[in-house]
Amino acid sequence: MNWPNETPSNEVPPFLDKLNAPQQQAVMRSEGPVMIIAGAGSGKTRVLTYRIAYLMHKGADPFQILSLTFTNKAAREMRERIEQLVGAQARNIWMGTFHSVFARILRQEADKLGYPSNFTIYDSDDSKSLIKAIVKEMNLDEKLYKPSLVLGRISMAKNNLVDFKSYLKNDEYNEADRGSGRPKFGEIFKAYSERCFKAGAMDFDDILVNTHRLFKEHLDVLNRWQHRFRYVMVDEYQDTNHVQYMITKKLAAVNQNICVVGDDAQSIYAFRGANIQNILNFERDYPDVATFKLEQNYRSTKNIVNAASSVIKNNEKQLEKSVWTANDEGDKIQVFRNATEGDEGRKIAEFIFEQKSALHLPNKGFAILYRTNSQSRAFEESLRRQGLDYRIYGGTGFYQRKEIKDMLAYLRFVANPNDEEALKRIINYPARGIGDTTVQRVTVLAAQEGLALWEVIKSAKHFPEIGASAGKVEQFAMMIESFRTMLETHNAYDLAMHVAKQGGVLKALYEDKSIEGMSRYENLMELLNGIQEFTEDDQSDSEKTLPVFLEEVALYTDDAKDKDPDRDCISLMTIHASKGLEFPVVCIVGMEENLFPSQMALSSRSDLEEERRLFYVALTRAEQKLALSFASSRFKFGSLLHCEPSRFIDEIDSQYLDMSLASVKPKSPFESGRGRAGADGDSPSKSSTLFKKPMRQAPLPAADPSFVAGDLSSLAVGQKIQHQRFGYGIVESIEGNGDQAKAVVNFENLGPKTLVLKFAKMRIV
DNA sequence: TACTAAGCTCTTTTT
DNA sequence: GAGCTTAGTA
Repeated sequence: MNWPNETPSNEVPPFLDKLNAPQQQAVMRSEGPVMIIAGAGSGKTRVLTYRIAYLMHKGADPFQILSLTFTNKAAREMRERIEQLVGAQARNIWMGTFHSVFARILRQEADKLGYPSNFTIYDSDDSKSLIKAIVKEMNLDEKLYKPSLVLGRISMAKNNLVDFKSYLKNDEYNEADRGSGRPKFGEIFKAYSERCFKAGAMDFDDILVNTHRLFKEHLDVLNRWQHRFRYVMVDEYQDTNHVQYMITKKLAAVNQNICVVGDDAQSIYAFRGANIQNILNFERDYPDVATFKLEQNYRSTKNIVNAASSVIKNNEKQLEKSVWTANDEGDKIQVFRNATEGDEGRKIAEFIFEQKSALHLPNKGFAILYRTNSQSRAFEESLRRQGLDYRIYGGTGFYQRKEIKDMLAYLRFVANPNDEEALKRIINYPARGIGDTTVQRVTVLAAQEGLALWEVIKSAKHFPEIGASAGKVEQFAMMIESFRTMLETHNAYDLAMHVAKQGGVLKALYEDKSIEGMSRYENLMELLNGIQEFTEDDQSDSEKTLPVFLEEVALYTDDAKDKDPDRDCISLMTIHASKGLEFPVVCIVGMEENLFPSQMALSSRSDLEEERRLFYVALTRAEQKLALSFASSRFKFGSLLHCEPSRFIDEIDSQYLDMSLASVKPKSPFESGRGRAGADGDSPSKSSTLFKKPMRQAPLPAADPSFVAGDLSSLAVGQKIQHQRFGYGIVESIEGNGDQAKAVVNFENLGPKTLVLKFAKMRIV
C-alpha cells in the first residue's frame, strides 16, 4: 500500500539536517505502521523525538499523539528533549509510562468497570501485605505461600490476560500448582482479586488488565480513544508484555499509525512478562509495516562497541543487525580485581577521581552501575570519603519510607475509605488503643456480613463482636469522616496539612527527638511541601485533587523529589534503571558470578541470555571509557563469601580488555595481612581465558582458621574473642553444640551479651 | 495493648 | 544488615 503522506526525500525539512539518512527516513515515514530496529547508541530516542516534532510540523495536533515508555526516567527524558525541539506545545502530548497513561484513562472511565473514580493504586508492598493476610486467613502454610512468590504468579497470569476465573479453570496451571505443592494458588488469586476490587484498588497489573477490559467490553470507549490518538508510539517495544501489546494493538487498530522502536538485544524485562516475540511478530501483525534499521552507533568508541558485540553474540536468538561505529578506537576496557566490596568501593572512587582530572570531566560524566540496589552502599561510603558528590537512583526511595507511607495511607483512606491496606497502616498509628485483634475482627466481620469495611468501622458500636475497642474505632471513623468532608472544599495541600495535624502523625514524629525521628519529621515536612508544590502547579484545578496526587505518587516510584536536578554528581543505579541513558565513563561493578549473572538465572538458558543482554545494556551506556570491577570476597548476611569473577568478563574478546590491574593480588579481607585471600596459584595467565581454570577451581581461601567455624570446639570459657560487630570480649559461658550454640560474652564496650554463634562471625584472639 | 530486645530469615531487576 | 516475628515485661 502507498501511504499518501509519504514525503519524497528531497523535501527534508531543515530541522532534520542533524539526522543521518536512515534516521530521516524513519522520522518521515509518518503514516502507517513503522518498526524501527535501533541498535544501542544509534539515536533511538533522537529519532522518536524528531518524529514527534515532524508530525507536529506536518500539522498533527499534540493532543493526538500518544507516546509510551517503560520507565518514568525515560518519559521525563523524552519530554525534555521534545520541549527543546518544539517548545511548550510538548506539554500537550500524551506521554508517559504505560501505567501512568492508562491510569489517567481509567480515572475517567472507572465507573464503567465498577470501580470508583478515586480508586487506589496498590504498590507491591500493599499487594504483598494483602496476600499475606489472605494466606493467613485461609490457614495456609506461610512458608509455602510466600507473598512475593504468590504475587509473582498472579502477576504473570494477569500479564497474559488470565483472570482468576480462567486460572481456576485452566488445567495446566492447576496441574503445575499441584506439582509444586501449592494447589491453592488459584484460590488465593481469586480472594486477592475480590479483595482488591472491594477495596476499590488496582495493583500495577490491574491498571493494564483493566484498560484492556475497558477497551474490550466498551467499544464506544475504545472508539473514542482510538480517534483521540491518531499517532501511537512505543519506545522499548521489546519490553512490552502481552497485555501491553494487546492494548496498543487495539488503540492503533483504526488509524494504523503505530510506530514501535526497539532493540531485541536490549530486552531485559522478561521477568515481568516482556515478550520479545512482540517485536519479532510485528511484521506479521502489520503486513504493511515499514521497517528501518539503525545500525550506526554514535555514542561509543570502537572498542566499546566491539566488546559489547563480542558479548551479545553468545546469545542464540537475535534479529539480524550489526552495530558499528565510525568513532575512534578508544581505550581498552579496564578490569579491576579487589579483595572485598570495601576495596572495590575505594578503587572505583579513586578511579573516578583520577579520570576526572585526566579527562576533564565533571561528576556528571560518571556512572556506577550494579546488578542489585543493595550494592550501592560500599560506593556511597567511598565516594563520600573521596569528596565526590553522587546521587542514587531507584532503590528504597522517598515514597517507600515508613513515615511517608503512613502519611500517604491517611490520605489514601480519606480519598477511599474501602482501602483496606491503608486502613491497616493507620488505624492504630499513632497508637490509639486499637490492636491487631480488633482490626482482625473488623475485617472478618466485613467479609462475613458482606459489608464495606467503612460501614463496619463507622458503626462499630452496633457490632458486639468487635469488643471493648468499638468506641475507639468509632472515634477513629468520626475523625476520618471529618477529613472526608474537606475533600470537596479544600485543596490537596490544605487537606493534607489538616490530616497531618489532626490525625496525630505530625505530633508523633515531632515528639520523637532521636536522630532518626528528626529525619522522619523532616521527611514528612518534605512530603507536605511536595503536596503544596503539586497544588500550586499551574495545572487546571481538576488536575490538582488528592486522588490525582496519590496516583502520581504511586506510579512515580523513580527518584524521589529532586531538590536540585542540576547538581553535578555521579550517578549510581541498577543496570535496569540505566537503560536509555549514556555517560562518558561507566563503571560496572560487582562483576561476580552468582551476582551478575544472578544466581537465579544460572539454571535456564533463556534467563542467562537475559542477563547477558543486561550486561550488553550496561556496556553500551559508556561513551569513552569503561571499567569493570569485581571483588574476590563479599559480605553477605554477616558472613564472608568468596566470589569468582563473572563469566561475562571471560566472554568479552580479550583484545578489548586491559587486564593489568585484574591481577593485583588482593589483601586479606581482615587487615593485618594474616589471611590468605588470593590463594597461591591464582595469578592470572596471559590468555583470554584469564580467569577460567585457576580462579574457578581454587577460588578462595577458606576462612581464616582463627575464626570460629561451625562447631564451637575451639572456643572455651575465659577466651578473648573478636566479634565482627561487637568488638572484643571474654567468653563467660557456652552451652549447646553444633553450629547453633549459645554463649555469653562479656564485651569491652557493651558488657555481657548472649550470642548465637555462627560461622565466621567472630574469632579467637 | 504497647514497647523492647533478641532471634531468624533472607538473595534480582520495575511499574 | 534490615525487616519481621516472638517472647517477655510494664
